[in-house]
Amino acid sequence: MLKKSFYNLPASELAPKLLGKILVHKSGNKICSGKIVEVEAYEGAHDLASHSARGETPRSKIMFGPSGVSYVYFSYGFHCCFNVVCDKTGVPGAVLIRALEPMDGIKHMQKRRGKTELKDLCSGPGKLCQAMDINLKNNGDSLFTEEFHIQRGERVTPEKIISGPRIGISKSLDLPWRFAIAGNAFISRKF
DNA sequence: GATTGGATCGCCT
DNA sequence: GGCGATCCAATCG
Repeated sequence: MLKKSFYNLPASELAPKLLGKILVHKSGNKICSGKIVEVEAYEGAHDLASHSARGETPRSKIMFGPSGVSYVYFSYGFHCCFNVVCDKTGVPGAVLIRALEPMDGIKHMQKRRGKTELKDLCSGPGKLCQAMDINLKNNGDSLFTEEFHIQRGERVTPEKIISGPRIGISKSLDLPWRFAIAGNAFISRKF
C-alpha cells in the first residue's frame, strides 16, 4: 500500500507517479482492482479549471485537507468522479483518476456496467466509478484501509508517459496536466 | 430563491 | 462527431 508521504506532492507532480499503480476497492465483500492508466492533475488558485480555484467552498474544502483521502463529486447529473487528495495540508490539490485497466473483480464490473467488453468498463472517470462501485458516500474516505487503497504496480518510466491538455474544461487549457501510459488500450480517448 | 454551466456517457448518424 | 439526458453546486440577485 502506498504510504501517506507519497501523496504529499503538488498534483501536477503526483499525477504521473500514479500511472501503473493499482487502485483497490472492496464493497459488499466484492473486491475490484485496476491499473491506473490515465489521470489529470488539479491544483489551486493558479489552476482556473480546478474546483479549488476560487478558494474553499463546501464542495472543495476536502481538497485543502490532508492527503491520501478520496474526493468524489457528482458530475453532469449522472456520474461520479473519483480523485485522490494530495499536497500538504492547507494546500489544495487532487488527481482525477480517468481510466483503469481492469484486473480483479471483472465479473462485478461487467454486471455494474451492463457491458462485457473490457475496454468499456473503466475507460472514463464516470465509468470507472460505476465499475468499482465508488459513489458520493466514499467522499472523504481514507485511502489507507484494506477496503480502499492504492498499491504499487507496474513501473512506468518517464519515456512511457504522454501528456496533454485536460479534457472537458474551458479554462487553463495551456496546462498539460493530463497524463497517460503511452499506447495503453484502456485510456478514455486519444491525445 | 433562481439561474447557469459543467473534470460525462451512450446512442445516434 | 454530435447531442440529449439530468442534477448538483456555485454564483448572483
